[in-house]
Amino acid sequence: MPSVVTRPAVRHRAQTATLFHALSDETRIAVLQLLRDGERCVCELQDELGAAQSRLSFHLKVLRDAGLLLHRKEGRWSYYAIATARLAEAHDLLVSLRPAVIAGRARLPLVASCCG
Amino acid sequence: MPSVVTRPAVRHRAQTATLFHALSDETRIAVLQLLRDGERCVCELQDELGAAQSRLSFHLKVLRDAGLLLHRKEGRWSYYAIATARLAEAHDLLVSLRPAVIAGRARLPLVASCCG
DNA sequence: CGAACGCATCAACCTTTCTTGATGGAGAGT
DNA sequence: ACTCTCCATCAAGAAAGGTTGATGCGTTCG
Repeated sequence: MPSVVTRPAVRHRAQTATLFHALSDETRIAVLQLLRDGERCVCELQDELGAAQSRLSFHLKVLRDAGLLLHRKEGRWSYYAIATARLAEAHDLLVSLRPAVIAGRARLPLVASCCG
Repeated sequence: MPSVVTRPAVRHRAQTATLFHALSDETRIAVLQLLRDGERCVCELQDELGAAQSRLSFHLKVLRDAGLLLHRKEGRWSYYAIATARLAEAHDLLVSLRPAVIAGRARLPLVASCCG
Protein backbone atom coordinates (compact mmCIF):
# COMPACT_ATOMS: atom_id res chain seq x y z
CA MET A 1 0.00 0.00 0.00
CA PRO A 2 2.70 2.60 0.77
CA SER A 3 4.97 3.49 -2.08
CA VAL A 4 8.72 3.93 -1.93
CA VAL A 5 8.43 7.54 -2.98
CA THR A 6 6.27 9.51 -0.59
CA ARG A 7 2.90 10.35 -2.08
CA PRO A 8 1.90 14.00 -2.58
CA ALA A 9 -0.97 13.80 -0.10
CA VAL A 10 1.43 12.59 2.57
CA ARG A 11 4.04 15.24 1.84
CA HIS A 12 1.24 17.72 2.09
CA ARG A 13 0.29 16.42 5.51
CA ALA A 14 3.84 16.59 6.75
CA GLN A 15 4.07 20.21 5.67
CA THR A 16 0.78 21.00 7.32
CA ALA A 17 1.92 19.42 10.55
CA THR A 18 5.18 21.35 10.52
CA LEU A 19 3.42 24.61 9.85
CA PHE A 20 0.93 24.21 12.65
CA HIS A 21 3.62 22.95 14.96
CA ALA A 22 5.28 26.32 14.63
CA LEU A 23 2.06 27.91 15.81
CA SER A 24 1.64 25.57 18.75
CA ASP A 25 3.73 27.40 21.32
CA GLU A 26 2.78 30.35 23.51
CA THR A 27 6.06 32.14 23.10
CA ARG A 28 5.88 31.87 19.35
CA ILE A 29 2.31 33.12 19.31
CA ALA A 30 3.42 36.06 21.42
CA VAL A 31 6.19 36.79 18.94
CA LEU A 32 3.76 36.78 16.05
CA GLN A 33 1.39 39.02 17.93
CA LEU A 34 4.16 41.54 18.45
CA LEU A 35 5.14 41.39 14.82
CA ARG A 36 1.61 42.20 13.68
CA ASP A 37 2.55 45.82 14.17
CA GLY A 38 5.58 45.45 11.95
CA GLU A 39 9.18 44.43 11.92
CA ARG A 40 11.16 44.16 15.18
CA CYS A 41 14.77 43.42 15.99
CA VAL A 42 15.57 40.57 18.33
CA CYS A 43 16.54 42.81 21.22
CA GLU A 44 13.19 44.56 21.08
CA LEU A 45 11.36 41.26 21.17
CA GLN A 46 13.58 40.22 24.03
CA ASP A 47 12.57 43.25 26.06
CA GLU A 48 8.91 43.04 25.21
CA LEU A 49 8.65 39.36 25.95
CA GLY A 50 11.02 39.20 28.87
CA ALA A 51 12.52 36.08 27.33
CA ALA A 52 16.08 34.86 27.59
CA GLN A 53 18.09 35.56 24.47
CA SER A 54 18.87 31.97 23.48
CA ARG A 55 15.32 30.90 24.18
CA LEU A 56 13.93 33.60 21.94
CA SER A 57 16.49 32.78 19.29
CA PHE A 58 15.35 29.17 19.37
CA HIS A 59 11.72 30.08 18.81
CA LEU A 60 12.56 32.54 16.08
CA LYS A 61 14.37 29.75 14.31
CA VAL A 62 11.36 27.46 14.54
CA LEU A 63 9.15 30.16 13.06
CA ARG A 64 11.72 30.96 10.40
CA ASP A 65 12.16 27.29 9.43
CA ALA A 66 8.41 27.01 9.09
CA GLY A 67 8.56 29.90 6.66
CA LEU A 68 6.45 32.14 8.85
CA LEU A 69 9.08 34.84 9.33
CA LEU A 70 11.09 37.06 7.06
CA HIS A 71 14.61 37.83 8.15
CA ARG A 72 16.81 40.82 7.53
CA LYS A 73 20.16 41.82 9.00
CA GLU A 74 21.25 45.39 9.35
CA GLY A 75 24.53 46.12 11.02
CA ARG A 76 24.54 44.06 14.15
CA TRP A 77 20.79 43.92 14.38
CA SER A 78 18.58 41.14 13.18
CA TYR A 79 15.07 42.07 12.11
CA TYR A 80 12.10 39.78 11.83
CA ALA A 81 8.71 40.24 10.22
CA ILE A 82 5.71 38.09 9.48
CA ALA A 83 5.70 36.27 6.15
CA THR A 84 2.11 36.92 5.23
CA ALA A 85 2.19 34.56 2.28
CA ARG A 86 2.94 31.64 4.54
CA LEU A 87 0.27 32.72 6.96
CA ALA A 88 -2.14 32.67 4.05
CA GLU A 89 -1.05 29.13 3.28
CA ALA A 90 -1.83 28.10 6.83
CA HIS A 91 -5.17 29.75 6.38
CA ASP A 92 -5.88 27.75 3.24
CA LEU A 93 -4.83 24.51 4.88
CA LEU A 94 -7.28 25.21 7.65
CA VAL A 95 -10.09 26.03 5.27
CA SER A 96 -9.38 22.86 3.34
CA LEU A 97 -10.20 20.87 6.45
CA ARG A 98 -13.72 22.16 6.64
CA PRO A 99 -16.30 19.47 6.11
CA ALA A 100 -17.74 19.16 2.64
CA VAL A 101 -21.25 20.48 2.32
CA ILE A 102 -23.78 17.78 3.05
CA ALA A 103 -26.04 18.12 0.04
CA GLY A 104 -23.27 17.04 -2.32
CA ARG A 105 -22.27 20.46 -3.50
CA ALA A 106 -18.73 21.10 -4.64
CA ARG A 107 -15.95 21.58 -2.14
CA LEU A 108 -15.52 25.07 -0.76
CA PRO A 109 -13.06 27.21 -2.68
CA LEU A 110 -9.69 28.16 -1.25
CA VAL A 111 -9.07 31.84 -1.23
CA ALA A 112 -5.97 32.97 0.53
CA SER A 113 -7.02 36.52 1.11
CA CYS A 114 -10.71 35.92 1.48
CA CYS A 115 -10.97 37.77 4.76
CA GLY A 116 -9.26 41.03 4.03
CA MET B 1 5.09 42.41 36.20
CA PRO B 2 3.28 39.05 36.13
CA SER B 3 0.08 38.88 38.10
CA VAL B 4 -1.03 36.07 40.38
CA VAL B 5 -4.14 35.50 38.31
CA THR B 6 -3.31 34.72 34.72
CA ARG B 7 -4.16 37.59 32.43
CA PRO B 8 -6.73 37.10 29.65
CA ALA B 9 -4.24 37.69 26.87
CA VAL B 10 -2.05 34.94 28.24
CA ARG B 11 -4.92 32.50 28.69
CA HIS B 12 -5.84 33.29 25.14
CA ARG B 13 -2.37 32.44 23.96
CA ALA B 14 -2.37 29.16 25.82
CA GLN B 15 -5.62 28.18 24.17
CA THR B 16 -4.29 29.14 20.78
CA ALA B 17 -1.21 27.03 21.34
CA THR B 18 -3.30 24.04 22.40
CA LEU B 19 -5.54 24.36 19.40
CA PHE B 20 -2.71 24.52 16.91
CA HIS B 21 -0.87 21.78 18.71
CA ALA B 22 -3.77 19.48 17.93
CA LEU B 23 -3.24 20.28 14.27
CA SER B 24 0.49 19.67 14.36
CA ASP B 25 0.54 15.93 13.77
CA GLU B 26 0.27 14.04 10.52
CA THR B 27 -2.00 11.35 11.87
CA ARG B 28 -4.38 13.91 13.29
CA ILE B 29 -4.44 15.82 10.01
CA ALA B 30 -5.21 12.57 8.24
CA VAL B 31 -8.09 11.96 10.63
CA LEU B 32 -9.52 15.39 9.97
CA GLN B 33 -9.17 14.92 6.24
CA LEU B 34 -11.17 11.71 6.46
CA LEU B 35 -13.81 13.38 8.58
CA ARG B 36 -14.32 16.12 6.00
CA ASP B 37 -16.67 13.72 4.26
CA GLY B 38 -18.67 13.21 7.42
CA GLU B 39 -18.85 11.22 10.60
CA ARG B 40 -16.85 8.00 10.99
CA CYS B 41 -16.63 5.39 13.71
CA VAL B 42 -13.25 4.52 15.14
CA CYS B 43 -13.00 1.17 13.42
CA GLU B 44 -13.51 2.79 10.04
CA LEU B 45 -10.79 5.31 10.75
CA GLN B 46 -8.61 2.48 11.91
CA ASP B 47 -9.01 0.65 8.61
CA GLU B 48 -8.61 3.70 6.46
CA LEU B 49 -5.52 4.92 8.28
CA GLY B 50 -3.97 1.57 8.99
CA ALA B 51 -3.26 2.78 12.50
CA ALA B 52 -3.09 0.72 15.65
CA GLN B 53 -6.19 1.05 17.80
CA SER B 54 -4.60 2.60 20.86
CA ARG B 55 -2.58 4.96 18.74
CA LEU B 56 -5.64 6.20 16.95
CA SER B 57 -7.52 6.49 20.21
CA PHE B 58 -4.73 8.64 21.59
CA HIS B 59 -4.90 11.06 18.67
CA LEU B 60 -8.68 11.21 18.75
CA LYS B 61 -8.41 12.23 22.37
CA VAL B 62 -6.01 15.03 21.55
CA LEU B 63 -8.36 16.33 18.88
CA ARG B 64 -11.35 15.94 21.16
CA ASP B 65 -9.63 17.73 24.06
CA ALA B 66 -8.81 20.58 21.72
CA GLY B 67 -12.49 20.82 20.92
CA LEU B 68 -12.01 19.93 17.29
CA LEU B 69 -14.12 16.79 17.33
CA LEU B 70 -17.68 15.96 18.22
CA HIS B 71 -18.25 12.60 19.83
CA ARG B 72 -21.23 10.28 19.79
CA LYS B 73 -21.67 6.73 21.01
CA GLU B 74 -24.07 4.31 19.48
CA GLY B 75 -24.14 0.76 20.69
CA ARG B 76 -20.57 -0.32 20.85
CA TRP B 77 -19.46 2.12 18.21
CA SER B 78 -17.94 5.50 18.79
CA TYR B 79 -18.49 8.12 16.14
CA TYR B 80 -16.43 11.22 15.54
CA ALA B 81 -17.08 14.29 13.45
CA ILE B 82 -15.43 17.64 12.91
CA ALA B 83 -16.51 20.44 15.21
CA THR B 84 -16.77 23.16 12.61
CA ALA B 85 -17.24 25.90 15.19
CA ARG B 86 -13.86 25.18 16.68
CA LEU B 87 -12.28 25.04 13.26
CA ALA B 88 -13.74 28.48 12.65
CA GLU B 89 -12.12 29.67 15.88
CA ALA B 90 -8.76 28.41 14.67
CA HIS B 91 -9.41 30.26 11.47
CA ASP B 92 -10.09 33.49 13.34
CA LEU B 93 -7.01 33.10 15.47
CA LEU B 94 -4.96 32.74 12.33
CA VAL B 95 -6.52 35.77 10.72
CA SER B 96 -5.92 37.79 13.87
CA LEU B 97 -2.19 37.22 13.41
CA ARG B 98 -2.11 38.95 10.09
CA PRO B 99 -0.05 42.12 10.17
CA ALA B 100 -1.95 45.35 10.58
CA VAL B 101 -2.18 47.39 7.41
CA ILE B 102 0.80 49.69 7.05
CA ALA B 103 -0.95 52.95 6.32
CA GLY B 104 -2.53 53.00 9.74
CA ARG B 105 -5.90 51.66 8.74
CA ALA B 106 -7.99 49.74 11.22
CA ARG B 107 -7.26 46.09 11.99
CA LEU B 108 -8.76 43.58 9.65
CA PRO B 109 -12.12 42.22 10.69
CA LEU B 110 -12.60 38.68 11.96
CA VAL B 111 -15.20 36.77 10.07
CA ALA B 112 -15.50 33.12 10.95
CA SER B 113 -17.22 32.01 7.79
CA CYS B 114 -15.68 34.49 5.43
CA CYS B 115 -14.58 31.88 2.97
CA GLY B 116 -17.68 29.91 2.37
C1' DC C 1 -24.17 -17.09 30.30
C1' DG C 2 -19.89 -16.95 27.71
C1' DA C 3 -17.33 -15.39 23.79
C1' DA C 4 -16.19 -11.81 20.56
C1' DC C 5 -16.08 -7.07 19.45
C1' DG C 6 -15.26 -1.89 19.80
C1' DC C 7 -13.07 1.18 22.27
C1' DA C 8 -10.78 3.93 26.16
C1' DT C 9 -7.07 3.95 29.25
C1' DC C 10 -2.75 2.72 31.41
C1' DA C 11 2.25 1.91 32.01
C1' DA C 12 6.67 1.68 29.98
C1' DC C 13 9.50 3.15 26.69
C1' DC C 14 11.45 6.03 23.09
C1' DT C 15 11.59 10.45 20.56
C1' DT C 16 11.02 15.19 20.04
C1' DT C 17 10.85 19.63 21.82
C1' DC C 18 12.10 23.22 25.11
C1' DT C 19 15.12 25.56 28.46
C1' DT C 20 19.43 27.09 30.29
C1' DG C 21 24.04 28.52 30.37
C1' DA C 22 28.24 28.85 27.67
C1' DT C 23 30.83 30.00 23.51
C1' DG C 24 31.99 32.60 19.61
C1' DG C 25 31.49 35.57 15.55
C1' DA C 26 30.39 39.86 13.36
C1' DG C 27 29.66 44.75 13.72
C1' DA C 28 30.52 49.49 16.09
C1' DG C 29 32.61 52.49 19.16
C1' DT C 30 36.93 54.05 21.66
C1' DA D 1 43.67 46.71 18.88
C1' DC D 2 40.40 46.29 22.61
C1' DT D 3 35.89 46.10 24.15
C1' DC D 4 31.03 46.03 24.07
C1' DT D 5 26.72 44.83 21.93
C1' DC D 6 23.62 41.82 19.27
C1' DC D 7 22.75 37.50 18.12
C1' DA D 8 23.16 32.45 16.45
C1' DT D 9 24.45 28.03 17.87
C1' DC D 10 25.73 24.28 20.82
C1' DA D 11 25.63 20.83 24.60
C1' DA D 12 23.25 18.98 28.45
C1' DG D 13 19.35 18.22 30.97
C1' DA D 14 14.24 18.66 31.73
C1' DA D 15 9.80 18.20 29.99
C1' DA D 16 6.33 17.06 26.78
C1' DG D 17 4.62 14.11 23.20
C1' DG D 18 3.99 9.69 20.69
C1' DT D 19 4.04 4.50 20.27
C1' DT D 20 3.21 -0.09 21.79
C1' DG D 21 1.20 -3.83 24.15
C1' DA D 22 -1.76 -5.05 27.94
C1' DT D 23 -5.96 -4.58 30.59
C1' DG D 24 -10.71 -3.81 31.33
C1' DC D 25 -15.39 -2.32 30.54
C1' DG D 26 -19.75 -2.08 28.11
C1' DT D 27 -22.25 -4.03 24.13
C1' DT D 28 -23.80 -7.51 21.10
C1' DC D 29 -24.49 -12.14 19.56
C1' DG D 30 -24.59 -17.15 19.76
